[in-house]
Formats: sequence, C-alpha cells, structure tokens
Amino acid sequence: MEGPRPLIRDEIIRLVERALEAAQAAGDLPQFAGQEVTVEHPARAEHGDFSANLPLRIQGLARMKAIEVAEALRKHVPAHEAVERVAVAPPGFLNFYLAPAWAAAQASSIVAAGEDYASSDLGTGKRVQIEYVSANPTGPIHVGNGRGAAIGSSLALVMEAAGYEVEQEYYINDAGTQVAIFGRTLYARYQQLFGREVSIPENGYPGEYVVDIARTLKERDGDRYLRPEGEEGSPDLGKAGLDLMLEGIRDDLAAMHVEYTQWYSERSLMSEGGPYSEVMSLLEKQGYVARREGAVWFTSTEVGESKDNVLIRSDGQPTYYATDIAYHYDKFVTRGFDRVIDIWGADHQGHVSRVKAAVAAVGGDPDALDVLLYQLVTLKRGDQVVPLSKRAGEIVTLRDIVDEVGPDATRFFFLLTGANQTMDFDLELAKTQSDENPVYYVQYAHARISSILAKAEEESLSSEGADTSLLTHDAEQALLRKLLLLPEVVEKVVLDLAPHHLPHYAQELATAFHSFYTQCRVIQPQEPALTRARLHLLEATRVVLARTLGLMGISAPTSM
RNA sequence: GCGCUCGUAGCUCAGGGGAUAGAGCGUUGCCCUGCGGAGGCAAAGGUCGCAGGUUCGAAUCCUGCCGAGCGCGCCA
Repeated sequence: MEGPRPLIRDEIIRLVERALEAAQAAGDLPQFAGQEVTVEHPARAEHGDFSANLPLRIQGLARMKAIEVAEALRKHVPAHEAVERVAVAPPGFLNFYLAPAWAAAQASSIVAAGEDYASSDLGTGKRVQIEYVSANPTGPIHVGNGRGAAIGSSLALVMEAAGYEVEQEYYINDAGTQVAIFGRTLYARYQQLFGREVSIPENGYPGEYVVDIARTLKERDGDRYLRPEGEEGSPDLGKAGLDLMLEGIRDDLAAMHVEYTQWYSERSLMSEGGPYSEVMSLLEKQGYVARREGAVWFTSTEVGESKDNVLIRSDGQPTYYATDIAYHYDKFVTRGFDRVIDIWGADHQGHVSRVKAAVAAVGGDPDALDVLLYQLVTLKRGDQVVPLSKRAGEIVTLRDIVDEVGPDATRFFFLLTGANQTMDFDLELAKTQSDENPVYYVQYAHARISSILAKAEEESLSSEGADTSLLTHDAEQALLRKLLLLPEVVEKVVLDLAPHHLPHYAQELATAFHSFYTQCRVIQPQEPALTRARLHLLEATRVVLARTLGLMGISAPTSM
C-alpha cells in the first residue's frame, strides 16, 4: 500500500527551504546556519493560504531588511503545481497562494482515499496504550469521568488514524481500601433488606445505588451471603457487588460509544510472582526501599521527588501508589508499549511526578509516559451547581446525561473544551436546548449532502468524469481549502494530545459547506458539467465530514 | 505557605511569537418562485486580569502581583 501523501503544508515548507538554499548559492543572501522553516495559515485570505515568516526571523542573521530577504527568497522559490503565486508582503512575509485548479483536483484524491483520508504514518510501528476513566467500581460513572471517556476514546481513534497501534484500557481498582469499604457498605444494605437493624459503616457509600445492588443480589442469590449477626459479610458478596457495578460501568460507557480493548484488574497484579511482587523486589534490590514507622517506603527523594511515599502501610496493605507502580511496570516492561498515555482528572495532578519517578526507578522511560490531565467539570442546573461527589446522596450520573442528550451530543460537548480548561456542563442547557447543540449543525451538513447525493442518483446524475477545474467559485474554493485541512488537524491532535481541535474544525467545515450550499446550486440539469463537478465536491465533503465525526466517535447520519 | 492549571466579547470557549484577536450561543437587522430554513448574510459587542521585561513583532514567552480551580494522606 502506498503511504499517505505528504501534507501540502510540508511541501510549502520544503519550497521555502529550497528557496533559502538557492538564494544563498546564488549569493542573493549571505551564508548562515540553517533555520527551521515553519509556515502558518494567515488569518486573512488576502494574505494567501500559507505564510512564511522566515525573512523576519533571519533579518538579523542576513543583515538585511526583512522585506529584502523576502524578495531574495521569492525569486528562488521553485515552481510547484499546487502554488499559483508567491508574494512578498510587509513587513517581510512570504505568502503562498494555492492554485484553484490544484485545490479542486484534491477532491478526487479525497474521494479516492475515502475513510482513510487524513490517515498518516506518524505513529506507524509504534504501540501506544491509552488508559482512561478507570473510575473506582464503587460507584456509578459520573460526569467528570465522561469527560475523560470522551477525550480518551477520541484520542485513541485519532492516534489509530495516525498509524499507531492503540490499546484502550480501563484499569479496574478491584483491590484496596475503598473496595473493602464498598463491600462492608453493601453487606450492611444487604442485611437491612433482611430486616436487620444495621447501619452503613462510617466513611461508607451512602448512595441509593448500593441498595439497588443489594436488592439485585438478594433477588438473584437469596440469603446465601448472610452471616450470623455481628459477623463480617462474605467476601463473595463484595465480589458479586463489584461485578454488578462493573457491568453497569461497561453499559454506561458503551452507551456513550466508548469501547475498550482491555479491562485490566488491579487484583491481578497481586498474584504470586506477579508484577506487584516483582516490582517490590526490584525497588528493594535497587535500594529505594526503607522501613520506618511500621510502613515500607519508596525513598523517592533520592530520585528528585519532594518527599518519600508509602508503599506498604503499617497494616500490611499496599497503597494505591504501590500497585500503580506495578501496573506501570507491566505497561512498560512486561507489555513493552512504546508510549503510554494516562488520562486523569486534574485532582490526580500530584500523582504525576510520583508515577514518573517510579517508572524510571523500575526501568521504564518516563518520557514515554504522557499524563493528560483534564480539569474538573462543574455540573450545573441553570445557575445551580450540582455536587458531583460519589459520596453525596443525590448524584447525577454520566448515564443520566447520555440518556438525555444522546451519545453524540455528549461526546461533542465534552470534546469541545481543551483538557486543561475547566468546563461547565449545564444540564438545563443540554436538556432544553439540545436541538441547538452544535453537533446537530455538523451532522445536519452531512445529512444534507447525503440527501442531495441521493436526489442526484434518483435523477441518474453522477460525478462520473467530473472536471474539477470548474470549481472556481469562492465558496467552492473556500470549502476545498477546509477539506485540505483535516490532515493537519489530525496531526495537531496527536502531537498536542488535544482532541478539542476536532469539534472546532468540524464546525468550520460545516460552515464552509452550508455557505457553499446557499451560494452554489449543485443539481442543474442544464449545466451537466458543473453539476458533475459539484457532485464530486459534495462527495469529497461528505468523506471529510464523516471522517471528522468518526474520529470523535460521533455518528454521521444520512438523515435526521 | 508550596506546586499544577486557568483568567480572551454579555455567556460558553478557540487561538498560545506574526499582519485588522476568532467561533458558537444571546442581541439587532436582512434572505425562501429551485437540491433539507436543524440553513445563509450582516451589524453591534474586546484596555486578551494588572504591571514590568525579552523581541523587528507579545493575547501568546519570562518575572512579579491580583483573582479562581485543583493538589500537597500510611485515600484513590
């Protein structure tokens, strides 16, 4: 299979690089050390499609005015089929204008690429693991987890498009203190259903959902978990409860169209000779372990941390940190991922450097670990802030939102805001104005195109043999330029780990299409050649819209 | 107190060294004799938190200050 074509942006960069070499060889510019060339999309269309600021950056090195540098470069820019003209603009920009016929011809390449359009080989041959959500199975998935789900799931789709082999994983915290507390809470609720006067433990989980789980287990398994009064409950009850919780979590995430390739159990780390014991002896061997105050510590200050951290508490239980080290050891060393991306809520920020330090200590590469933190979501009903705490009585779950506004709008909304920006999720707005959610604007564009293409087919019109050079209208050209942008967006999402660029691009693309639609009639029986060309443009637009929506995990409806 | 993140239009947010700072929503005013009006066009709305600094050029980088969120457990 042929690899993806180079981005037009990169070809422009190469033209500038070659112009610099040629200008220096010709003596129009003095010799100096190589400069990295970058180009950008000017804000104003009159400044062209791409702009290079190289003259401004090297004016000092060249000991010339930037405008003169630009002029010297312009003379040496090699000809390129995609470039109609190159202009110098004050104070020293080199502006590139794409040839309309070339831009139009790209419609054919896009249609030919189909759902592979904007794929790249950026990550080819690299295995990346993306771990996200990983919420404790002691309560239902809440709104904040939904944000992590949207980001992780979409990032996975985009990285796959960029050639990575992607593993999407949910780490199940099925061991440890919180799970034990959940088990005791559940047993209390279970006993209550049998008429016993017991109350849930202090620090227990007061939520109604625990009662629901208890009731389900009672109905399914009867009294088999019941022990004599005063005794502790059966561990089987806790296990059964967790399984039910997990089932619910899977369902909730699946409702948002989040699908994992792997569910990884924390408990499985603890097996004889498993990752946990391996890591503990590894740390011990390397002298990073100290015993004091009845606990076992990782002397992380030795590797630059601000303080040491407990691995095994004085009650003999491993901390979350210890098992997390084992988990990351398993990711890096045992499973050998080239890159690991952890997506956490910003409240885990303090954990980042600790984990990186530990990764380094057990033989992983901390630079291959990216921790993507997303700021917390403030849930609102109008002006009223709704508490998100899993321990509060009334909680709004992710499922509530998905059921209300649908998976597409939920994902789009979560993706819209950059991860390190706090965001408000106004339920009132999401519910009452769901028709005005921008996702519909984008999906509508796709449905509209599908409708026109269907109508064309009915009338036996097709894009067969389209002459794209007829696509010269401003609106056609503007749309074509948007289509050409997706590969750059995909690259940016991958390099910055920032999927929020997708919904913004999707809106721009939809706008360009709707504008084209109102200005350019597609089906015109008296203009068969133009009709063919515009149908072809529609086909290309549909490909790009569907692809963009697909990368967000959002459906591309043919009718709405 | 220390650390991380953030402060851009009335609201929600993009932009994160480049030319006259953008979008959606809201507001105001236009546009259907034709392919889906869930649409299009236009207007109004900004000392980019404040003050210094670096630079040919700063909303963007650096420093300080102000304000907000989160973290600084033998919780996860």
